[in-house]
Amino acid sequence: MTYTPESAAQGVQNVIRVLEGRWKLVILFQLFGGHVRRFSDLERAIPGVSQKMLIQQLRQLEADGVVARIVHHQVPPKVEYHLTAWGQSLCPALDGLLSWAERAPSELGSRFVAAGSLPS
Amino acid sequence: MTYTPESAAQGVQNVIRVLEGRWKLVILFQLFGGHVRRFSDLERAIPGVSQKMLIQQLRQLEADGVVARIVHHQVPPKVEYHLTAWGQSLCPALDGLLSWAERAPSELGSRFVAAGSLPS
DNA sequence: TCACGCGCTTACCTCGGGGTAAGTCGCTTA
DNA sequence: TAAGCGACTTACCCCGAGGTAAGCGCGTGA
Repeated sequence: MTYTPESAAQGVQNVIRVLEGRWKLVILFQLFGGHVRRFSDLERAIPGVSQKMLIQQLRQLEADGVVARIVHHQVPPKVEYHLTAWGQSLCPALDGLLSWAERAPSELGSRFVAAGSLPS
Repeated sequence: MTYTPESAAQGVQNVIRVLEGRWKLVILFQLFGGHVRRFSDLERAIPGVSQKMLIQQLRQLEADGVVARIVHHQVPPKVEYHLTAWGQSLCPALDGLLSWAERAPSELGSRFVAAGSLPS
């Protein structure tokens, strides 16, 4: 596939539109590796997120074909979320962005150093 | 370098913060390939952008170390913009995003098909 | 003397993403 | 009979990204 400057910019914009949103990346990285999580699991795993925001971002990711939703008809309700195959395949692309950030010239300061909490 | 889910999300967010902005990707793709463009060149090449926006996005990209600015002290003024080496190296990473988008399942419709103008 | 080109800068407004707080629904358990 | 769990939904507010329109400073050509 070949791109003009305009169509390439468009294409990347489309991808960014999927990823931009205060909580989407955090959700994605919770789900990478084939994890399946309930709504309440995510709520607990992502400190600071509200139910409204969590649902909204999940719905958008679902509409974009990145995450999938499984409803178990029970009471109390149980809903599980996981990545689609295509969603999983985002991982290497994001890795590309991360390694670009790692190559940032040092005079930019700590702007690109991901706040390091020690590996769990 | 190793990441936790949180720090990886953070790292990608940092990159996205650099790229998100109505006109930044369009500017980047005008500059990819080592092109050097004057302010007024960019203004003409990017239909719809206002001077305020163009300057703002350029300044942010400059602050983030992605583009560089050369001022020629003349009258009328002449200022040129081009990518830094690090900025150029963004290209393959963005390609990764584009090819991910190309692999989008067809049931998502045209959401990920970059609006195709024919190659110039 | 006056307008013009170039690269900005400033003031002002609009719209929507994201935040908080509270409500809902259906079943179950004390 | 009342409280609670889990997954949402709704109403309301706020702030900042981005848009429009106009002004500025300097030297040159008409």
